[in-house]
Amino acid sequence: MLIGELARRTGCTVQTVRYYEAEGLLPPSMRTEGNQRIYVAEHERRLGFIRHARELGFPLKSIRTMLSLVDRNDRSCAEIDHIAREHLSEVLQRIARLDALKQELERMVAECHGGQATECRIIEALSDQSHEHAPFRDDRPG
Amino acid sequence: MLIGELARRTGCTVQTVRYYEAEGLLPPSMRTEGNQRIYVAEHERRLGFIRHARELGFPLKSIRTMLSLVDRNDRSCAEIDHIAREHLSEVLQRIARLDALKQELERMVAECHGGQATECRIIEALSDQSHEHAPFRDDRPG
DNA sequence: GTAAGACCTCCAGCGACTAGAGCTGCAAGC
DNA sequence: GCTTGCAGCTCTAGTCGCTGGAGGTCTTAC
Repeated sequence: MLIGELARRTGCTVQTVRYYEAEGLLPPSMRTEGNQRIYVAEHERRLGFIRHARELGFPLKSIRTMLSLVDRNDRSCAEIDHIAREHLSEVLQRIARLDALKQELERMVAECHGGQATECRIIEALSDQSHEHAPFRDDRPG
Repeated sequence: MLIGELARRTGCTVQTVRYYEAEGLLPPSMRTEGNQRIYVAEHERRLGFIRHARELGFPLKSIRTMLSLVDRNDRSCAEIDHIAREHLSEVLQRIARLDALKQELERMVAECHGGQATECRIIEALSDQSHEHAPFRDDRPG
């Protein structure tokens, strides 16, 4: 299986596959005489794992850790469980933040009745200096 | 007011203020004879606007557009309203995605009862090749 | 005079790709 | 054998919104 086929099967791009290899998440593959990568089923499984984890929002760093635990055949899955729980709690926090944000945005657009930008309610809402200035850290990805 | 004071008042870092100036979101300030930036109330208002919009997750590109509309004293706020509505719909989509993700994560961690990594349910769930491979675009920020 | 702290510019790095330049490999049709 | 065209290759730079650091200058206090 060449890289294009693997990419098609796993639903990611050719560049991404090469990127994962360069990052050491996928082991280097064999090559044809013409230097093209050849993949086997094991690569597809591993890439499928990475892909699914990425879809769930795990950062590559966590995925790297999980893969190394699996590779080492670690005695317990406690660490994997920990990573998943941490990630879940981040997701919950993001949802909470986005919900607050959604409400503010909904309020803003609801109050806009058209008119001049100088008297736009959205601008006013955004200009409102009364909200607290918590040390702002936009720690997306969200 | 020097840059440190402005940063403190608006709740962002000194570097960020300079970054916004470099990006043209804040107009260049006057300088002291020793080349230090001097800010006035108008800068604080504008930076407050930018800050609040960022907290609501607007990308700098949108903020740039909104500021230019305000600067031009545009006849209508239709475009601003449009930007806000678009952003709201993105936020709603992100919330929906995060909710789905949350459920899958919750299922995963609930099924893990400890044991060897080789038979870890989380690993299994992540390895599951049965989920569809939609062309994956992780268009965070979320 | 000197020390501390805030300021200055410029550059590199983050994460997870993505896009593009400029090349080579490979299979099919002529 | 030759061409065409797609798929592959490497390498580099760009995305976004900052953040951190190096190495220097200004300002104020003692």
